[in-house]
Amino acid sequence: MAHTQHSPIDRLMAQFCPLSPASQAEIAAAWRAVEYPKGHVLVREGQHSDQLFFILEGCARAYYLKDGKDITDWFAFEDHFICAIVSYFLFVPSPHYIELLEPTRLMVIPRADMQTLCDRHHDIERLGRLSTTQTMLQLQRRVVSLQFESAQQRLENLLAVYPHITQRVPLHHIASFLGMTPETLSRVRAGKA
Amino acid sequence: MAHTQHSPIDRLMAQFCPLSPASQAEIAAAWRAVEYPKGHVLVREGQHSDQLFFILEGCARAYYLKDGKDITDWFAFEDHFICAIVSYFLFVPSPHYIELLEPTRLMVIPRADMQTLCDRHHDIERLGRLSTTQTMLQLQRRVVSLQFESAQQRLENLLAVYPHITQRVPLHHIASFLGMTPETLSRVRAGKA
DNA sequence: CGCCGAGTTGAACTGAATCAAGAAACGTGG
DNA sequence: CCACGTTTCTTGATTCAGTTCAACTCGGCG
Repeated sequence: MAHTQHSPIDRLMAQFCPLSPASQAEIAAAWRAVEYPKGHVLVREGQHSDQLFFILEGCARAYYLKDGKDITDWFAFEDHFICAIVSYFLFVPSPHYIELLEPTRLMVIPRADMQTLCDRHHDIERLGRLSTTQTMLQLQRRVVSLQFESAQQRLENLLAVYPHITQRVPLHHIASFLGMTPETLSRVRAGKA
Repeated sequence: MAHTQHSPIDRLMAQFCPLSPASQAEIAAAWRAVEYPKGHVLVREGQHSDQLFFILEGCARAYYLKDGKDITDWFAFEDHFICAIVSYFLFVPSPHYIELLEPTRLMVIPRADMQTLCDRHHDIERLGRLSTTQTMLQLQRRVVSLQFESAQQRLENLLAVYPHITQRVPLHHIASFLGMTPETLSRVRAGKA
């Protein structure tokens, strides 16, 4: 396995920025490890979710229902955070579900504890800023993609960033993430665009 | 005028979070006020832009050229930051132009100075985190809108957040921001959707 | 086996883009 | 203050990318 030689904290720092020993210790004490099977639902629509998840192994997706249709809004893989973004940051009921797409090991920390860590340690606040920046940039790229690119271009963009995503995630989830129907994704993949 | 009674620093803190007197003083010393006429170009495609702008009065848009077409990627109004997002955060040449849509007064600070302020003051780092979070949430809403909403719904969403935008910004810029042609926007507005 | 969800394929339909004129608003210089 | 050119916005006709609806295939698994 790729990640077993480093601790969760090391992997967090490798992704974002170094942390003082004190900060490392407090994070280690504040979050807890959990593990769930494929298909487990971390968050449901309507819940107030104040949990922030960091994925160690496995993957998850955030989705919502629009007119009964399941629309994937976000994928998260190893070494990345995921949360019910609207509920976590705006303190309102979540429009999103979060579901595991593989058996997954994660670290979980409640928002209030994360807030306390940010208050107490400048370097943790920085880590929060940098991870938020990373997400912001990913969203910006997606906006550009959805604004005026063809279905084919959107797929190519995604595959450039996640070449193996089709091996880990069912195609109909990828389709809605890309703002197209499963039928269109199938045709684009077949090259009959 | 709406904002003349408060200092730029007060308006920054009102938008995001309070700052210590020391932080306030250092920000005040680090940024500088500038003023430009309508149509002035702050950033051009291909430039390395490391400037962060905070708008006091007026508005700006970020746009890029795709196959020769002008596509608006972002609007910014009073009390908000704008920068050439890709260049500023990833240290690469900017794909974006930034242009003023009205005579505009702004504060400008170079990235390196902002970084120094973030290093020296925990509360400024926090302000950075919070403003980035705000932008991230706006982008997330736009993704949802572009993913599976009709041209009509996208316009309604925008007008819900910026009811007066049509009085300040030419419609063809709003159209490309919403991922549609000016003709479609015109028809949607006329209710002949 | 036989079911069931995932993916593909086909045919018909549709929302929005494109192409092409015009009309209205704007601002600049005389 | 008006004339003129430019930009902005609208309207109409046509085209097209992608959706919808429906049928069919395939692989996994009870």
